[in-house]
Amino acid sequence: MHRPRKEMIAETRAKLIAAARQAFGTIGYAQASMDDFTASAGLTRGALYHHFGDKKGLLEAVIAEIDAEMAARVNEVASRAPTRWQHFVDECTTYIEMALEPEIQRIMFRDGPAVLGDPAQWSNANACVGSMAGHLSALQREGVVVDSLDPETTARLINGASSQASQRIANSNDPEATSKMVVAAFKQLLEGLLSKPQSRPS
Amino acid sequence: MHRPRKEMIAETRAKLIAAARQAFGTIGYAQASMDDFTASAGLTRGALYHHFGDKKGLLEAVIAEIDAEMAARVNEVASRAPTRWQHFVDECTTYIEMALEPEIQRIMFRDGPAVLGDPAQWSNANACVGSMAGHLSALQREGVVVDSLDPETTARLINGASSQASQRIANSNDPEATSKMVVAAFKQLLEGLLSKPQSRPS
DNA sequence: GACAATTACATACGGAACGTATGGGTGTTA
DNA sequence: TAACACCCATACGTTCCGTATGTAATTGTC
Repeated sequence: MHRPRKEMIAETRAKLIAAARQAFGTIGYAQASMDDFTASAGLTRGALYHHFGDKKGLLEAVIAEIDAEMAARVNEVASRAPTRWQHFVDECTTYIEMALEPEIQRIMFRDGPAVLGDPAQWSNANACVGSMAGHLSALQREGVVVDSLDPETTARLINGASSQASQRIANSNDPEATSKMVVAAFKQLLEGLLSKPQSRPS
Repeated sequence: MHRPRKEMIAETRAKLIAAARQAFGTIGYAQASMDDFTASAGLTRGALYHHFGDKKGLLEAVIAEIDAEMAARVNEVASRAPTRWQHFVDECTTYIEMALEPEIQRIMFRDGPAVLGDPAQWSNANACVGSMAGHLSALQREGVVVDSLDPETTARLINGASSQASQRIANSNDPEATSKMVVAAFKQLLEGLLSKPQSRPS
């Protein structure tokens, strides 16, 4: 009883991505031996080169998967906010919380940029920033945010601050306390975007 | 006529650092062959391992050198500002301008964090952030900046936004125009730190 | 339903890069 | 001047990557 071939192929691809994600997220991209983590998936480098071209190609696939997960989680959490500005703020803080996970930090914020270059140029992984930029331009149309700013540029800057925020929390020896400090400073920066001093949801 | 030995040693160290800096800044840390760039300095890997332990140790030395240069340049430029807040803003924008250089981008913002981990943990390279944090706390004492924020945390967040700002400018196909957009968005974020709407120097 | 052609992967090979162990040569010190 | 310490080069083994090749299984065609 043979399963259809498409499924077998998709399964090996998924196994390779999962094994690579595990290795990249723990020991890091450079330290991850292709022989080792392909073997842990019951395969060899032959399969890897066939499906992904090279090690970088596999990293791109891993990043695309993580990016999609992050975007889904962000939207899921933030969609419950009452106002659009609150939605936007929740989006940012959720992003920070996700970036606390070592796997995401390592792959998305360290090894990814080092190996693949500027994340803004990644063709397959811009979901989070795109969503943030969309909300920013909507907020501009509503007059909440100063309208002289370019949305995507602003989203990128916030993104950079977020990643630093996460790193600071993650490397702290008192994560609870520093988390409050970091989020406070972060929200303070965000308020610079507001066009007028107005009532702010807590 | 033999020079004293200390000078010879310092010279080989400097030559290794310079060669490594050139290689790391152009082709990147991972692609830089130790055999190649030591040979370009008229040396071999023996000298490298003797003085720096390993490739990472040499990268640390390169980073320390660049960090010192950056701190000197930032202070040099920003010290001419009339007000302390303006001084702080100039410090940030100068930082962004410096980060436009490919060598600094690559070594300080990409390969450095990927190889050595969170820059906040670097023992030898915190001059810029330290200076910014110092100015922030002074501004807090003067009532210009909201005093509920932790200075170093805030400086780190700004630092993250700065590096994204630089990357965006550097990778743009119209650097002049995007530079204006990026700096505008950046300054807008900074104004979130001000305790009250007050007269802002242009 | 046989046979050709393509696909999916494993295996084998060569080369590059790293780390260590070792050795030679030069300056310093007694 | 003789022993010593240090600076650096050389030699070697190992690990890892990329390509080239091989093989079994599947698909397409008549």
